[in-house]
Amino acid sequence: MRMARTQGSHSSSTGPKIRAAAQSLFAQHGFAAVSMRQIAAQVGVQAGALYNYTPDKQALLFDLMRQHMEELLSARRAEALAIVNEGASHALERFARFHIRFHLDRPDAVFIAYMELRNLTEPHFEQIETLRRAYEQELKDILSAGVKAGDFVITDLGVATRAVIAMLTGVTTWYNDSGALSRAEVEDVYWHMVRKSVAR
Amino acid sequence: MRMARTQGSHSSSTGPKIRAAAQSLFAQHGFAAVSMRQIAAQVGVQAGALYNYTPDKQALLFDLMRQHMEELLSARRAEALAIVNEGASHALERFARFHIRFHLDRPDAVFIAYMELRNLTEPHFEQIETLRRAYEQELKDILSAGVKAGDFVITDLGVATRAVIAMLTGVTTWYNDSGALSRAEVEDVYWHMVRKSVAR
DNA sequence: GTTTTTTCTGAACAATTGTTCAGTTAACGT
DNA sequence: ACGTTAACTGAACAATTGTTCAGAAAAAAC
Repeated sequence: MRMARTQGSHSSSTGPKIRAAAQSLFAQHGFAAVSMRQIAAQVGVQAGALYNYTPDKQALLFDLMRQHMEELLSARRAEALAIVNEGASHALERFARFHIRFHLDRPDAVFIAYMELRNLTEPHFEQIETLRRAYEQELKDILSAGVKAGDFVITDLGVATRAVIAMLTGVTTWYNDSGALSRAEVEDVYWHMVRKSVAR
Repeated sequence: MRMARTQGSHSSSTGPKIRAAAQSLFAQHGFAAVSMRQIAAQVGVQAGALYNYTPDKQALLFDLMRQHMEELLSARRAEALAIVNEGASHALERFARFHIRFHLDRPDAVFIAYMELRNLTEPHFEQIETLRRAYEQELKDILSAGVKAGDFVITDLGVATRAVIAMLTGVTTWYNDSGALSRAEVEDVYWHMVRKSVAR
């Protein structure tokens, strides 16, 4: 007895399931170490069925990274636009807290975004890099305004921007929900350090 | 005509060549994406010959990471032991400058150490983690002493330790020798930010 | 109830993977 | 000069890889 379409299978649910499975597996084992058959198995489908939803494995990775970066950028801009004409210090605090919150909510997506850049073929890599630079620019603008207003003292604006982001993103490598500190406490600790690092 | 041992081939040079090729390729493409045949090709040898120098691919990765971490730890301790009874602020400056210098000198090894942890099988992973924690402890001790002496103000010692290391290590993701800043300048910029981040 | 369309299976494909090993050759010891 | 040993080749292995596709079955349309 041959089976082709199993009971209760729907395109509308399989698509997201594939992305979720790929995200989880890529984050755990890395893009190159995960096979299409592993992804299919986690979805409950044969490997061939995946190709109804993605042209190839590479596109699966690219879509995950692009979606993550666009979500990051638009979430940030939504928050930045809601507040206008606040001081540089408050703007920096908002950015720091936003960055930590956003990243702690998406450990898998963050992991992939930082670890699998080299597995992107052109022109995919360049597209992701553009989005990353745009996000970086958001922080750079805040720091620049703070320096101009005399609130911050910064030796090199580019280095400071990357240093702050690296420091904040580092939280994802150790934070655990069952640990000693709550997310709010972690936000506070990082914000205090960021504030001082660019202080006069 | 069959060839077995090609002219000028020596065990004493092939071993290091294999490690160098593996390090370079793992850093470029990732452990899982590199085949034993690619490594062999870069050495100028057939794939089977690699197994005179490593029991398997996993051991190749582990040896690279262990060597890197032990080098990091012993280099740090050599410098720390040379200086005794200096103030916490000077000790922190030494640590920051050492960390940047050491990491900028070994971009490939650093990349592998941070990206390929998940490809280590037990008990290899635990061994590398132990070394990483020991290095982290070096910084933690400095920060702790500075707090006790009243030089530093730190909300959470563990978080601050990881935050500083994350910030410093971030330099490897963007620094380029042909860029605008010299290594000495980069050291200065990072040191100023680290100093302020834990200041009163 | 019949046709059409969507969604999936299952098998197949050439290529590549890590690893082993018998045999071959160069270098070394004597 | 000769035998020994260390270093490497080249072929082979079973398993797995990404991807394709004809056919089957469920769902949707009529």
